[in-house]
Amino acid sequence: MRIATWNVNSIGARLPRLLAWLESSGTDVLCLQEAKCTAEQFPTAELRELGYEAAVNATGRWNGVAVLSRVGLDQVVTGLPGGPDYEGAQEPRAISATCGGVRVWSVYVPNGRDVEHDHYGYKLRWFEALRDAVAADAAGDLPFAVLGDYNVAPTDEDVYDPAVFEGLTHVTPAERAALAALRDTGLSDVVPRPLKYDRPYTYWDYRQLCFPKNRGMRIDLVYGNAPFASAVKDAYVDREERKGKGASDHAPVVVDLDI
DNA sequence: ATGGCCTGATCTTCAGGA
Repeated sequence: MRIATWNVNSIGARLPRLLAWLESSGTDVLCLQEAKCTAEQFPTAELRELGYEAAVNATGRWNGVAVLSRVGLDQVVTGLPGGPDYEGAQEPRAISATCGGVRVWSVYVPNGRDVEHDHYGYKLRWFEALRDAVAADAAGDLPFAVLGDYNVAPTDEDVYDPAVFEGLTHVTPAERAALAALRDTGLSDVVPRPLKYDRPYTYWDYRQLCFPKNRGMRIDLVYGNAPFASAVKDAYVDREERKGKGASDHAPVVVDLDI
């Protein structure tokens, strides 16, 4: 089974590339983030023509997540149970489903914006709720993984220059502790291969030639439990999808499972 | 081959992204 996670930065803007990539990559299950559309606007019909079912949690211009699958889509849970509100409402940042015997979550963790901003505390609370929500499945005997845009670089090796990120979100001890707490439920980081250069970055800013200069970050992660991790045959960042006109600023992370 | 931001709405300017 080929399973992937990809922050598409608007499914409307990305649809031609998304459809082409699903076909060319042979992906069976895609955890997608930043749909940036309403549920009604989600391209369910186009995806169905390619053979994919879709479970969608999307409410409009911001956020929005989905699980696409051509190997079954069952036991869908929309949203993060016990998740915190932001400005009085739950945001569409999580959805989970069972696809071909593997249970997956697609998550878009809050950005945090600035360590002084309310969004940063919201981000840490969101991680606590995620840990509590996945703990039982993480410790279970069935293959299980949380895939998505975590908006945290796990180590200094996961950013192109740690000095640039001093004092900024995505690298703080509290955010990295939140990742560690999540792993403590029984999950491990499935680190992908880079297809070029030495680090498996998954995000490069659109600005300042960051991609050609490989000024990237590894913030799109696959955290799998033991049955999932032991089934991993290969994992890589498909940086080809970051190239050219109409690319997302994130590349897909692809995992091949012996399932 | 990889190119000095992109996206959608509040729409000609802005918030948010990270």
